[in-house]
Amino acid sequence: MEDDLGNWRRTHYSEELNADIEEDVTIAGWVHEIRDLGGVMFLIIRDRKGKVQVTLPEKKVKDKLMDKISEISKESVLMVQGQVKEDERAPGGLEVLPKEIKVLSDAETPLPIDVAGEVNTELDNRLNSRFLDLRNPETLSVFKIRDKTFTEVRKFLEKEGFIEMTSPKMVATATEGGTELFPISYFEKEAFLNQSPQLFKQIMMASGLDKVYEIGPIFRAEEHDTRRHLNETTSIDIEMAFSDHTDVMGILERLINYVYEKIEQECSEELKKLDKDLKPPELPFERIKYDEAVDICNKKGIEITWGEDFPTPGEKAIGEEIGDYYFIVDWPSEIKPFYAQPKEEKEISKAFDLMHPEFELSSGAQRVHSIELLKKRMINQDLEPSEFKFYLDAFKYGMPPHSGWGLGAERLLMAITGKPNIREVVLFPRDRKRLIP
RNA sequence: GCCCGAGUAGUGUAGUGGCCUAUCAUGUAGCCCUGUCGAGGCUACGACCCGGGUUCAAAUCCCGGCUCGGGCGCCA
Repeated sequence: MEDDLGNWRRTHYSEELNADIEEDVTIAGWVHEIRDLGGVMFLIIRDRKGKVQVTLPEKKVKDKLMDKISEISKESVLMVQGQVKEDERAPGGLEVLPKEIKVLSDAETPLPIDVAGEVNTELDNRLNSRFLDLRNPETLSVFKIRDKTFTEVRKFLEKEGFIEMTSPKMVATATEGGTELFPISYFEKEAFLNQSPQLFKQIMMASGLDKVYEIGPIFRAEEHDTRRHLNETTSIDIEMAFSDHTDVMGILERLINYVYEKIEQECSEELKKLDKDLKPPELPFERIKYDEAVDICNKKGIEITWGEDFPTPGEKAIGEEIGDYYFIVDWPSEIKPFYAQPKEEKEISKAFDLMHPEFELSSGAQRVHSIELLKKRMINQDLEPSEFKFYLDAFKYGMPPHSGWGLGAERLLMAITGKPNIREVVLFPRDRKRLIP
């Protein structure tokens, strides 16, 4: 029989309890462990912030309460009202002696995954029961860090004078190319899920907002099947007027450094649970030219001809050589999108990639702001300028030079948490095979 | 999409032709125990992905399917 919440409310999280609290407290959470020693019973109650022991000495607790609790199953939801008591025999030196307990929800047994984390459950099973997986303090740590990361990214960009914007996720055709799109039905029209906010944040550069950023979902219909790709992911995008690529590279490296510092300082408990030793990367990040990167690959036996993008083994080879975050600059124009500004030597562009030793994190560039050059580059890349009218119009009536980048939020979180699989840092990942839950 | 590998109790595993009536841990259920903290002790429960084939004999070998993992490609 499950109890009614009634007028009970949580007065304290586990972490907030201390021996100086004289009045009765009400704690709320899940039964993490049950240890029945016969004459005394211990319940470990877990909430978002930690765990606390509830001690039930048989002689001091009402029979009715004892009977009720002796039938409890792990992971059931409880509220406990009682006295906080200091006792060095209790884990953490504190325990709660209950006067009343409400069983708000009985948990079925057995559980589909091991929540306590003593037996490692495979990711696939964990994702099928993500709500239970989150009850594992290690998994929870990943998502507390994720939350903190987004908070700090926003703080940093706000401090730098950026304005948060939101672009549409449902679009007609005409995106910047380079990837497959998911088609959707939009009343009588065909539409797509947007691959990035690129075109929209550039349009805002003609609005006078000067510095904008967006954190939001992007969709790619590629049939990739790797540990570092998803079909729905989160991008952190900025666009900045009156700037060139070197300006936004500076913002990017300082942002990464700042987020690392903040996580290191304010998520030390979470990092410890993940067994991750986080060191902010030193500023400035190394900048290597595309040509140098090609040389490194060739030296290491990965053959690349000029004008090709780096294959996965190439990225790893360069990462091994550098050992920390680095930029690749001076990319051939032909392998960068139409909106990347060419340098005076036209075959080189003002585009850059930010690399982690194991994967790409971000790419950006100074953008083309001349409408004539834009049209020319579109045609070169087999795109039809007339389909981009909504975008090109923004370049007609005063468009300042501008630059920006897009940063893969999940890639950043992989780097911070040290998780080898991108699915670990997304609550409900969407990949080639998974659409549920 | 290509290549490689794997599917054994709820979870994680051992077992690679007969010693399998299938190992161990965890879990679940029950009993004992007044200070546990990965509690302990005793007892019980629970599994060979599906379909076909080879063989006297298949968890084990072969074929097909399904599912999962890794690498690559594509892509960020």
